[in-house]
Amino acid sequence: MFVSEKAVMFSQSEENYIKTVYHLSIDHEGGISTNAIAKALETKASSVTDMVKKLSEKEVVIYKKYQGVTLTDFGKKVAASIIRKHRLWEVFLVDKLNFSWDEVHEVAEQLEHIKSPKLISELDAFLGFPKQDPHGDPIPDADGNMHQIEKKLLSLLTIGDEGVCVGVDDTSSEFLKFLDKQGIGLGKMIKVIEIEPFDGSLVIRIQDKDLSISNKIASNLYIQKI
Amino acid sequence: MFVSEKAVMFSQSEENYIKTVYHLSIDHEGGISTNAIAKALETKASSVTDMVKKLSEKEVVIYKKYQGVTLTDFGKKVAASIIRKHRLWEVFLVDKLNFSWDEVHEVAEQLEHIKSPKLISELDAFLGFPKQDPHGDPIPDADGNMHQIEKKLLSLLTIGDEGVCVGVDDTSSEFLKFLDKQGIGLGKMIKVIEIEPFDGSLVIRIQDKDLSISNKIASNLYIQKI
DNA sequence: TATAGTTTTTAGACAAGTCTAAAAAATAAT
DNA sequence: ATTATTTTTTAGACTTGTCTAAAAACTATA
Repeated sequence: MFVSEKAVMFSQSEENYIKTVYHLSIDHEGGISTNAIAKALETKASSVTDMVKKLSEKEVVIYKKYQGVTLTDFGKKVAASIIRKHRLWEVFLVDKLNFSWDEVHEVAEQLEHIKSPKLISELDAFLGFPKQDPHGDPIPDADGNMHQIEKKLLSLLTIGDEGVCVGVDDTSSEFLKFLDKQGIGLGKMIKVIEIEPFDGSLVIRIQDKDLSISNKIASNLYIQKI
Repeated sequence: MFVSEKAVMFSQSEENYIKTVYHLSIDHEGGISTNAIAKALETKASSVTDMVKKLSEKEVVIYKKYQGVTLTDFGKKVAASIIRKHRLWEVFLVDKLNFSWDEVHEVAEQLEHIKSPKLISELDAFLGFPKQDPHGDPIPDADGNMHQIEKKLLSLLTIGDEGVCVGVDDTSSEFLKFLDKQGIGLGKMIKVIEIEPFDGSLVIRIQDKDLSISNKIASNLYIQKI
């Protein structure tokens, strides 16, 4: 039987574009604008146009002038495999090498581009087939499938709601360090005690202590309600 | 006090050149020719000339036209740090991810370029501060020092000599697979039983069995005499 | 020591990826 | 519906690293 699994190789730069389009496509209907990609990658829109044309020829994205880009099914698979690598490496860094969750991103950005199927499948096994990365994000399996768990932004809950913290939206070092300082982290039980209508800030109970957090903080924390 | 530790960054390509010059400098007096570097890197001499000029400006090598290149002390430190990374990753792949010693090189070639001091120091600790890589080559410490153990090529021993196999010179997959097939590997006791004057082949005793190997094989195996 | 052969360098070109500046298209405002 | 504004694309240039072909420099030979 002739299997036409494309054995195309992508440069680091191409992989970064593919990954970015994938991330921008979540919670976004329709094509992603070149400007949005440029902003995310801290590059210029003209560079994006060039790259997007190339990726379009490689059948990774669908691109019509002035209409933004969307990933093809093939492109989604490629993106998932990059994200899988990124998140597995993050688990490795935290679980095995004593990195804290705010230190892993930069290194994982490099490690995700290493080409070796055996490396990734063995790493997966070595780590015990983890299902989430250190920020609570799901790790795609070898086929690119990932099961997003049921979760809600803390800022969308109402008084009395309770649940366990299962993820963060912002993964910047500043935000994660702030969470560490406040004792907020994955697996912690959180209950909404009070919501201030004026600024949307809220008082939450975590480990028997009440804590006031801004709406911005709350809208970067994911809770799995119980 | 003003410390002038150069915080220069090198591209993957530059790192590959530096590493190659280092390897070619072992057992070689004087400058390394651009041709030799070109051969080792499977590139063209003209490309080497260009790169060598650049590395010379960065004070990594000393280069005078038509006279080959030598690493500066700084260049040697850079080379040692790349080799340290390469060999630590090889240990990781074999000890933790079930790679065999003939599979590690290609992946380590990629991993050695990852930039993160913390990653390497933590990896070193995680692996238990190994002193040799899976082929018996020494792993430089964080300062670039490495202690080569006392060893001799098997082909240079005489009848009756005995010792433990501590390294291989050729690390190609073909050679290493051959060794696996013959039951030859690091840590194995080897005794020279017979030497055939005609072709330099020799009969060795390993694990109570006698084995005939060619001179070429013997000149790629390092023995630590007892 | 002049010449033949080899090695090394130079000169110019190319591909990938990026940028700036200007043109073209789409969107918004009057 | 026409102008104004913003977004996107094009055109041309630059950088890094590579190549080919030709020139220059070394080395060996007669």
